[in-house]
Amino acid sequence: MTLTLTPMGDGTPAGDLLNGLNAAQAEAVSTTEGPVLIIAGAGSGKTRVLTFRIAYLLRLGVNPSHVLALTFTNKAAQEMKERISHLVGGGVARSMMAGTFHSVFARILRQFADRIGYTPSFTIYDTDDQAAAIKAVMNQLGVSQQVLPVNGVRGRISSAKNSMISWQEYVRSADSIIEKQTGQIFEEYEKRLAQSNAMDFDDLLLNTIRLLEHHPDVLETLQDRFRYLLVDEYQDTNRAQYQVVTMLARKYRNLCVVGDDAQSIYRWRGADIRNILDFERDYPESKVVRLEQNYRSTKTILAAADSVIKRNTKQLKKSLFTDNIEGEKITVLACRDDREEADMIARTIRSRVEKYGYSYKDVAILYRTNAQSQALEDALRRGNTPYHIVSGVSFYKRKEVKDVLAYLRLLVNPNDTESILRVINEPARGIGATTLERVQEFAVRTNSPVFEVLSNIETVPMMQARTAKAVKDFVGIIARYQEMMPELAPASLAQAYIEATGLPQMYKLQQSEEALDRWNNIERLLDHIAEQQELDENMTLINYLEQIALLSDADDPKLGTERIAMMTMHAAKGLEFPLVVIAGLEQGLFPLAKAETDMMEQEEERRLLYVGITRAREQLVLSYAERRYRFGELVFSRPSMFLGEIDKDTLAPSARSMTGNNAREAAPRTAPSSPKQSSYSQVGQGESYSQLPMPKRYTSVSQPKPRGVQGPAPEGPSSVKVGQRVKHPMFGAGTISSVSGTGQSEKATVLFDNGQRKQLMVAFARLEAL
DNA sequence: ACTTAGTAAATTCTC
DNA sequence: TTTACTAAGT
Repeated sequence: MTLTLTPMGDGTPAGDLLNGLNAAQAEAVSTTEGPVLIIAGAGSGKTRVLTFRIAYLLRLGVNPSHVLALTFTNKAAQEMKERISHLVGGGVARSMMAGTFHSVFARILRQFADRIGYTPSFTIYDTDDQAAAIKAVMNQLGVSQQVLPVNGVRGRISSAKNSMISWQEYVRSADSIIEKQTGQIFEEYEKRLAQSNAMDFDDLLLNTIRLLEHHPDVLETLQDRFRYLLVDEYQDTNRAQYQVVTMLARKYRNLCVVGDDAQSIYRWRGADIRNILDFERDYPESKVVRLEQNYRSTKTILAAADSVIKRNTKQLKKSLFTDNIEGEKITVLACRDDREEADMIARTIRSRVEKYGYSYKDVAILYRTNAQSQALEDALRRGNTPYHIVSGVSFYKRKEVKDVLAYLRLLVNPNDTESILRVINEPARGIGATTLERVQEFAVRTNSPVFEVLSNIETVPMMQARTAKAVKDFVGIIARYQEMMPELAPASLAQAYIEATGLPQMYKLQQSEEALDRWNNIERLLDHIAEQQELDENMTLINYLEQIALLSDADDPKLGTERIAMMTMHAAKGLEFPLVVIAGLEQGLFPLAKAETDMMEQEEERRLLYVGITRAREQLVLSYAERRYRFGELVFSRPSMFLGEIDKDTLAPSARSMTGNNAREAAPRTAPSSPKQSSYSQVGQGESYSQLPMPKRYTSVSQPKPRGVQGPAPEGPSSVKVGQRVKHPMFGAGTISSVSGTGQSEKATVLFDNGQRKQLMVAFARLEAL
């Protein structure tokens, strides 16, 4: 792009960037100083505004290294940088910092690691590592996983961290037994991480806050460095992120946040919508810009989205409008079961591709839960229709890949305990559970890192000579390649080192199809390292591992190839497609069962649907099934209440393809939240969202929930009550002492007559009423 | 120490 | 249906 600066727009050298923007967009771009809140409705050109704003700053002469852009995914940051380099030239754009909160602050933490007691080569623990560490701590403390499920503990610790509660504070305010025990585990977990020179995801933010709070000089350095802050998807930031941003912006107050409260869909992982709602209070001098013109969708789609979201009570006021055409009506596919749904979706897509000249990359299928992808995949495969599931991390979740990554992590950070435990006996070296137990126990007692204990294995009591030798070999490999690290490039180092671990050979020798597959994956990973190194010759192993650790589903590079994209609605945030299909609009699935009674949850589900609908540019198809397989069992459900909320003028009277006897006319019994929409049976005459006789598992709003306790006759469901006598096929007779949760996740604590107490999932435990 | 067989539990979303 | 953990067997 040439820099011919025709003074237009506002007359500054950057003014021509404002041409072609509407008034609100231009204002958002050109208000460079002071705090700015941009409320960007779906499809209102937000990305354009953000990139133009940065380009504008740079054209005004702002040093690119003074700009920090925080995005929701790394891919978004990458794309933003590319677009900016088109506007201002690649050299300039390259030196600005852009990325997710986690990746940006990981980089900064490496720089200042020694200030907070870490080395720059610290390891980032993902959720699995986190769970492994917690499990180990629980073992060490003798807390049974039966009593306290690991994932629950992980969740509580993580949400504490998200709200910036330290283990000390957590312990202090703990009052239930569960919280007290969690507090204890929390403490040990933190110590274990510190000992391992490792941080979990939440720590990347927390430690940044600590760094800034305790080291004013660092704070000031960073404030001076990042004079212009931009935060995208501000509605989905959590409290810790808010804190970091607040601190960094304090000095220059050039903070621009972009968000849309209607698209806030991450409350469950700690996103705090107050961050955006209170922005004007936090920055009284701020300017608020509303982007309300939608350039993406047809009038029909926008109207449908609007009719849904307006049922929510809490939201900032704004009114989206569009000059786009009216467009096609929305199709609703009513299906008998999930298989039929998948087939109908596949057929519908194929016929529209034919009829309207779409190509497959113009199409996305969105769903609420990943489990739904299975049936859809089958149907697409049957029809030879190219598709792609957006879940970029799956490759990195494979056992062999994780093993290789763990080996590599050990190379840069031998103190990484979770990685040691993961691979020390992979391939089998004769170092078993008992040995590891002793080593860990010794490490805790002498307060030294596990790797150090292993390096001096002869000091550990009760060690057999043979095991000691095996341990020495293991330690030797790591030490040897660690020494070579300065001389070799990461790719060739990794190649030789992994070879030396014996892992690939193990799989190669097994010769089974599965083993060869695994061997292949290892080769692919090593190739990938080489590729990445090619792209950036300064890449270190640390960089590479960090990039992998912070990868998210939405970072998947395969989008945009000639295939249908399939993903959850969460993963679809920020994307758009000419034709969008949203599958599984059923009570209990979308909205999920637990959102049926909890209004906050319900509003979040509604926002999620809003996000889904507004991904569509031209055509939208919705579908639901009357029954579908879940856990290998057929369950019945009724159409989603949300279907009834969509303005019926936007829906097409579709030809119902349901066969046979289930074409009964029946209005759903879910109470519509607005009186003027008493039923949606008019959606196409003669068609119905028919209701099936006995919903077995999915709960509904209007009907008492039949639950899993089966009376002697399997068809006679009754609900569990405290005090009720029940019989379990394994544990015998007992009395229910407490009940928690609802629907699928309903749990009952049963005191069995033999003295055992068990917490059981009502839906799974085959309890019999006595 | 490692392998195998059997059983219990799980499915929402993620940096 | 699939996964993950435990217990028993070699």
